[in-house]
Amino acid sequence: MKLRFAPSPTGFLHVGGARTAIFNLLHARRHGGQMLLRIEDTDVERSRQHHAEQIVSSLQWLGVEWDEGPVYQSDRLARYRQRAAELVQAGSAYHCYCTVEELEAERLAAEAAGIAYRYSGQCRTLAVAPLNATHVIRFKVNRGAIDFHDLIRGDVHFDAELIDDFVLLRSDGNPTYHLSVVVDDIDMGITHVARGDDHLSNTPKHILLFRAFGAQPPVFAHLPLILGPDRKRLSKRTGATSAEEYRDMGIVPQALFNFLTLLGWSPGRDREVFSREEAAAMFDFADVNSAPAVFDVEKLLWMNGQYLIRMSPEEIYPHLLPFLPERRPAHEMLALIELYQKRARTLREMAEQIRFYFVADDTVEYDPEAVRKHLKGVDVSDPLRKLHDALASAEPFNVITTEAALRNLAQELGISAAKFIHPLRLALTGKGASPPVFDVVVVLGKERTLGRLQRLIERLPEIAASG
RNA sequence: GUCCCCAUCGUCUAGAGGCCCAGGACACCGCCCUUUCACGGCGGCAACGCGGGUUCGAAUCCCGCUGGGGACGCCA
Repeated sequence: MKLRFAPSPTGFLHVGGARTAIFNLLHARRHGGQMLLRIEDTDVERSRQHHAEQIVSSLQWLGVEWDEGPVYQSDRLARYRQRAAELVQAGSAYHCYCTVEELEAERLAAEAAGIAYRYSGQCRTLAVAPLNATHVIRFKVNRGAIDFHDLIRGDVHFDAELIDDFVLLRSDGNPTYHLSVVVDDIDMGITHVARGDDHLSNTPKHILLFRAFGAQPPVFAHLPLILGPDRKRLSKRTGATSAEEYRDMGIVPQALFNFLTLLGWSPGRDREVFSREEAAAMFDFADVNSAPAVFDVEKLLWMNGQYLIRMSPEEIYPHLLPFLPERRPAHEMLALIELYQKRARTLREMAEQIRFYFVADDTVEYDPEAVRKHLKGVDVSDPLRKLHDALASAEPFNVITTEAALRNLAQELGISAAKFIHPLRLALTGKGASPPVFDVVVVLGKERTLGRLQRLIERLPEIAASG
């Protein structure tokens, strides 16, 4: 068994493509088959090497592995020409001398008349070739029915009447998609073709080609499309469409993988969060939904949050690195991640939350809302000075001792501990919300904690004055 | 326009004739946990598009309608 993912390098890895790649991989892994990565770059106009490279690295990031490739179709042009020539030789294809202008005129005429355009086939019976012979090679589609079984769709039926003589080889000698896929799928021993639903109507053409080459067509599985919130094909207009954008948003690859897997497929029994290995063990094309699915970013964010909670700080760390303003010792970052991993839905959010840690002690910015709530209307300078001294004498400086110092002081002064906790949190993080303060205190360490508290005390008059 | 495909809560889905006056998840709304915020727990809101059949019985099977999507290139 051998499957393949065959993107064309005309842009970044689209989430739809990513899901196609994932389903191919899961099926291959489930059945001990092989996975091939093939870059379909026969459209010289639009293909770009850097896109191919981006796609490859996005797949690696996502964790979609392949056993063979990437192979580039642009390396196999001679092979496609040869196979096209064979078809002409055998009488299943012919040279067509119609110009693009002529064809365009026919198309327009058909459209004006309100009928579906199909190539007339007028070059089929040409006795002699015109002199200045630029031409394409077209496949001769004969009448008949084309039936096949699709793993997802079930039995599919097409009437060859509706298919016109499609182009195999362009006038520049490059193959069209139809030719190159079929030639490659045969040459590379592909047994299963899982691709987007938008290819369903191309499938009869491909089957005709497999037959013309005397080859057994592979098993097909057409995946439903992924829709945007507008219920149209996911597009830039309504949200992020590439795997890269989600990476830059701070989505962890495991989460995107898991989420994409659930789009159009369900392992049943209400299972939602599972590893790639678990997915591979449960996957079956027969369980893939045939209706298109709307991409719900909210649920992706939830899924990502679930992964951040379940991953170890060590696992999260390398993914978080690109979002951090500067490099700090790993053990410091791991301690911070542990405090924030269940409070952030994305890496970007986490980086934002821990930014207070990176700023200099005397540049912490205080959230106005939190200031209003905890520092206005009461003079806290004296109690805070006492808190400063109490914390200064906490030894060793840990969660137990610092919390005891604060609570004892509160009791002594007959003040609620909250009156200390909130201002302290504000002094340290500048925010009204954070992980438990004493955890923050410990992560910052004695020196920075005292420094930040001292600074808040100094700024108290100024804060009080500011309305 | 022609052809093809699809149809369960707002969204992702479970459901392969009785187990379903439809289950789970996201989102939303309460409550609990927590002197913050999250996480977590408990509860709530919310769907079988419509109309005909078939059957003792239909979300599940058939037909029609409606709605949605896709394809109609010397793009893939």
